[in-house]
Amino acid sequence: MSKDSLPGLTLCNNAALRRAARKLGKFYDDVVEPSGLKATQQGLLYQIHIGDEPAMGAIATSLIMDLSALGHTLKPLIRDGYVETFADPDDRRVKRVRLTPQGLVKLDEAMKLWHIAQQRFEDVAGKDKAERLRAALDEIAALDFDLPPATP
Amino acid sequence: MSKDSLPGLTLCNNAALRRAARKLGKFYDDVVEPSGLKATQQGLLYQIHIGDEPAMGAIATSLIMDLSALGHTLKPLIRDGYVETFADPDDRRVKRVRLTPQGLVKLDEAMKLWHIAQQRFEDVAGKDKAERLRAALDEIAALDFDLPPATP
DNA sequence: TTGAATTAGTGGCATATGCCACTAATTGTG
DNA sequence: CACAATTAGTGGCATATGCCACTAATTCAA
Repeated sequence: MSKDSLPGLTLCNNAALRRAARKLGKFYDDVVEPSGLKATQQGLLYQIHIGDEPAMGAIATSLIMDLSALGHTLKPLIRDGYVETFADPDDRRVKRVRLTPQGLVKLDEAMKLWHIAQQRFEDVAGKDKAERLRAALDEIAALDFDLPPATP
Repeated sequence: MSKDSLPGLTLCNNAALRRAARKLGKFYDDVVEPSGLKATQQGLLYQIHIGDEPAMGAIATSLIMDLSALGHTLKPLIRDGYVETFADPDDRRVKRVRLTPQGLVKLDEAMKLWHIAQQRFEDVAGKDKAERLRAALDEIAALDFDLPPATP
């Protein structure tokens, strides 16, 4: 047996979440790697794909990520020709995003690999457990931590 | 109501995990911010603190993070004088890590804030739910995704 | 209509993480 | 003992994310 300090038992919710994210992230990354995409990129392409030429702000909101972070993350995908953007004709502040034809092909390729990772995860962790986990994570994502402003 | 595309329902375990991590990370970061540390840094200082002058490799293993990533993450903390390293006298390949006196003070300060975040999270999410969540996350962190090498 | 306030993105800077190639120190072995 | 194999870190490069200041486009109000 290895000397893994403590058997697990992380007390901090945030630390436990990040730790698990590193672990699972590496697993999905490894499986999706043959496509040349990181799991995050595959996820982002997918998000763009299921949206109707979504605006950047809409994507950022869905993914609960900073708008500028989304912009940065998009860059390599644009550089590699998988994604393109265009100004919304009705509101030129808004920039919409869509997959290029190559992006669609690449997404298909990556999704096949993603299915493998997803399937294997559910085999190892258990399908119900995975489902409950996702539900719990979605709940967290939906929580409102704001202190009630003393109801004026 | 806002136009939040789908009500949640993330299908990818990894994507759901990252999304929740962004959300919770921002919350902990915001609460811990007055200390000048990010929640990840507070967590790292804590990990170092509870260890007995842990070697970098040991910390990386505990946190399930890449050794080089740990090295990078440590740099700002060393630069700011919260952490120092020294070669293990018995094996000079090994670099051990410990808090400086200022690091200890800073950790105390950050832990007070962390408690607030932790408490508030558990108030909002529910104590049992939080506990079950951490357990589930620790389980994920402990999973073994390797395909059995055909037992030679 | 015009100027203030708001909204959507960008670019720069900083941390978080991972991979790879490379170096130093140890260990194992003939 | 000398050399191959292994182990622990480092440094460079790339993506992931967030904050802030700033610009452009819109909306709102006097």
